[in-house]
Amino acid sequence: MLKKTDEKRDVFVAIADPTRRQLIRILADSKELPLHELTPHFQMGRTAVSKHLMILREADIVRHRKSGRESKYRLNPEPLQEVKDWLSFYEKFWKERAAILKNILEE
Amino acid sequence: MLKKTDEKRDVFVAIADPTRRQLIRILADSKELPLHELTPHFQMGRTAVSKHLMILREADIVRHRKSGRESKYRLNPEPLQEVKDWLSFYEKFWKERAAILKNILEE
DNA sequence: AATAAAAGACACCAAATGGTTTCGAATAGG
DNA sequence: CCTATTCGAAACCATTTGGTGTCTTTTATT
Repeated sequence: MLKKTDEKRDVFVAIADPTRRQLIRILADSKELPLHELTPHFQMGRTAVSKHLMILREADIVRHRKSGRESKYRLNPEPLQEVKDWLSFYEKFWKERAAILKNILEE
Repeated sequence: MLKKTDEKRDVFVAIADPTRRQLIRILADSKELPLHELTPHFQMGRTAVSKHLMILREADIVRHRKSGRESKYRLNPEPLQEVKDWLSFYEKFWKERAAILKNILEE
């Protein structure tokens, strides 16, 4: 299921899954969390959450640090910039459309 | 493979595929294109491209119109706003980080 | 009227995805 | 030292995904 850790995972694919977006959200609210504190937020088992975290790590959206027997995860938001850059190209299109619609409504 | 056309497709899933992002890009550059003009941009066959367009339609990123024997597709960028909204929450995180890094470098 | 072009519908397939359970290794604590 | 906790790795499984080829229908063109 997983690529080798050193292989880069597509950021767009990484954020496509709702579980992974929720993981990103939870990690945004706290500096660092071990796996066993992340797991109870979800219905699925620990291993499944761990796999989602691995996919986020492959996209470098999440960083990893071992501390004793715990494995702590933290958010690294930078790769999301790529999505933002991609979107910025299309922003002008929907803004144009919104402007046109606004003009029509004002007439 | 496909959901019923009236079922809403997740925008994040729709943009996760590179072929679909390229379709979005091509359609951004032209008002409207029939399937047989979109197909030669890709290595895959017509049916595959058609399916990708269907997924984009289910996410309402692409609109569809039949004109004679042609089937014309055009971009509808509005749903991308949802991605932008999602990103905007995390923007402050990477900007903070960038600022911290900048300060360190300036010392 | 006959033919060619365009596209949708469908059956099919291999590979990827998202989950599970089981096992073993490392660490913490009584 | 023994036991419990935490986690990763691996095998496994069902479903989804991304592609193919074939067939039919509709529409243009000659």
